[in-house]
Amino acid sequence: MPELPEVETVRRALAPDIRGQRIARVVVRQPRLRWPVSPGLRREAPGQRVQTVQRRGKYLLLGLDTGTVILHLGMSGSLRILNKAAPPEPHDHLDLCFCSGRMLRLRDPRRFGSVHWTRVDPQRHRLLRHLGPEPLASTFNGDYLYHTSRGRRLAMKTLLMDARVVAGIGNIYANEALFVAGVHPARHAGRVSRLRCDRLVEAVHDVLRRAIRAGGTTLRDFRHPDGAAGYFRTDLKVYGREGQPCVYCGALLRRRLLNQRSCFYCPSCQR
DNA sequence: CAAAGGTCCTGCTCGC
DNA sequence: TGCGAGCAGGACCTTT
Repeated sequence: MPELPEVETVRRALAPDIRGQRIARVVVRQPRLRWPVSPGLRREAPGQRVQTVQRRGKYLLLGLDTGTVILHLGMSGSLRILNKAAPPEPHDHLDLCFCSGRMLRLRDPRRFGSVHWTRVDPQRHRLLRHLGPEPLASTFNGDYLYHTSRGRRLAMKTLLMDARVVAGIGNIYANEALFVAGVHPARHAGRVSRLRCDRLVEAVHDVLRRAIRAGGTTLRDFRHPDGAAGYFRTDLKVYGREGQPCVYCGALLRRRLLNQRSCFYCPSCQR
């Protein structure tokens, strides 16, 4: 579910509420997520304050005094702030309880998310170490995309969704950016021209920035930590719109599978 | 029933 | 034949 704009939305909503809060205890009801919840979290986090709330790709990083909590929401994860203790509902796997009585609660029905604790530089953690540039950083530019894609025969959409190439672009925003740039999702990455790499990067920037401004995309269950929905869904131009007319040319949008992922595009505008 | 927004890992294929 | 790189598919799990 949550791609970069959704995680950034969560980060912004969370930061003012938990920054400076001291952790009283960590409650783990279900340690078996995508990977086991780091046992060190329960032992070491209590007594520490949340110093920073950052994001790297789709990962949320809570910087404590002596280490970092690394959170990934997978496909169905969500975080809520509770002002006082409330009984957990099904799939509420983990709570960070603060001394103030407030708590941060992780729910994740599908359990594709994960929670890690590391005492060393989180950027060196095995899950973050190989991530490519942030898509909104200046290092992700047309020059970079052009050179990274040369000689590669995989679909451009698949390349855009490869976190080692660029971090945080998932299925929805890859589809949207390709449409805005007029690049066919199945086009071999190595056969996209320099000019079109420039356009594609610009489209990624544009789509992600607008999605963050709208508070992310709520398709079914994505929610802000206060329960609000994201509004980018109404701005989606191709995702989930097969059979509807292209907003540019009126041709009917199509859907197909590419590496097991749904792919939405305009057969006329995207080449 | 198939498919759903993620992504690590395994194993196949290809080219050198 | 052997090796590494690149790539596709499987796996994880629950809900609709």
